[in-house]
Amino acid sequence: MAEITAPRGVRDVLPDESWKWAYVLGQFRGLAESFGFSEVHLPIFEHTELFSRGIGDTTDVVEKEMYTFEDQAGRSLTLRPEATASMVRSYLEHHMASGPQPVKLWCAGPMFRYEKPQKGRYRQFWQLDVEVLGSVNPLVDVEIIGLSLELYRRLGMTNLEVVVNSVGCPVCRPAYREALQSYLRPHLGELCGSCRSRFDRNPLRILDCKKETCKAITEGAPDVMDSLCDECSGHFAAVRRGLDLLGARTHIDKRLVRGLDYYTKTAYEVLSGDLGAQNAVCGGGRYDNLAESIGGPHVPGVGFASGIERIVLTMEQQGCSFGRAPSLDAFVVCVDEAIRDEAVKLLYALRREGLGADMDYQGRSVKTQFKTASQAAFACILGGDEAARGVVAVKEMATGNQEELLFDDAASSIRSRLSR
RNA sequence: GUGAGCGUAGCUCAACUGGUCAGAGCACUGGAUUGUGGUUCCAGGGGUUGGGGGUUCAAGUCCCCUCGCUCACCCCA
Repeated sequence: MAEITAPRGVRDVLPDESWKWAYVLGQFRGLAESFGFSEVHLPIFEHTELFSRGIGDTTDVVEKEMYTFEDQAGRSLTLRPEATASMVRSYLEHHMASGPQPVKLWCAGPMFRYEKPQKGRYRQFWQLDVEVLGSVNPLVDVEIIGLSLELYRRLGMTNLEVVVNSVGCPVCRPAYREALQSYLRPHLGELCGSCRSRFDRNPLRILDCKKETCKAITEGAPDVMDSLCDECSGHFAAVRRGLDLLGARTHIDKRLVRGLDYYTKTAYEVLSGDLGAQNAVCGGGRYDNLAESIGGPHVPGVGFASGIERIVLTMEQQGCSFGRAPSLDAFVVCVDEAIRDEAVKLLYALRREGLGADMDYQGRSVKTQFKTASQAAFACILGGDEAARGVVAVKEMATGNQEELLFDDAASSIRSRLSR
């Protein structure tokens, strides 16, 4: 029988990596809380229509990337491909609009998209997610972008590019869409296949095409900025002013058109120069019509999502620090199986002091036990000799200094030496 | 979904044009040091060379199929 392995596109995050995740998550948590955001835990699956209506059924995500299944009662459910739609659903479902606005929430967890895996792209991936709901103030957009940039600054990430754009709103986008279509219509035959199919359904995405021929054609396309309505252009100007206030180095990319339909006005991405082809470390923007498209009242919102895998990849590439690697305070070396009971007592005495402590359970040689103890600050050596005299030999591994302590005092004495 | 590259011990990799080719280093365990680590030395366990079929006297090495991994396109975190 073939060995059972993890399904395609998913992976185990093992101890040599998981502590780095914990560090990133911890930094994010602290930062989000300090910006006034509160954590929510959201379900990992939702009714399929939340995503098909919220994200837009002509998007790649909805068309071909969703993990959709039927539950035993025949309901169509989908593993969430992103968190924003769930956030808005939760906001509506729990009537958060009736409290003070805006509502600032964060969450972190796995997302699922059925894509072909490659560097920095998995079928299950973790996102750090932040959303501000219930405010149209452009300073809120700035807060979102500012939070992401501050996170990357704290994590020590460099070589990042921040691109910002405005994708308009229902007032001005139809006109732009039409202007774009009439500009592109004569060139329709020259566009690539996928752009031709986008022409009717989602012409803005053609601006985003990476193919040289398509890029050349869209070079002379009408500028989004020229067609923004007064409100959108005013909003965009205010966002840029706010970003200047923060001293954020960003630049406008008129071709930035994000793949999810719900974006209005502000769209932005943070790109890492140290990833592979999947170089977006963060993406987000404003989605003032999402709530309505899933059947709710008008609720403006802005947010971002950032991928942990890509953050960690970038940080590793750049040699960033992940804080202190986890290590033990003490390792109990049991020299003689006959006094195993004493060793266990010592182990738990150390643990009751709040110290990180462990011991060997395999009856391994003393030499090998010391090898493991090298990773701890102290080795607590217990043999028949020590046990008989009610003492324990404590060796500081970094210096090699060793002394005897009374068995009953050892734990607290080690704790005070570690100044905890 | 499309394309390219790759699949030999837990890990990183050897094995000339098919002919003792199933190996090394690291890791793990034991020993040298009958109770002391990060340096040495010795020894040991662990692989039906991803799987299946074919060509051949003979295949890890050639052909076909299949599975898997990786990178890229698409799109995005």
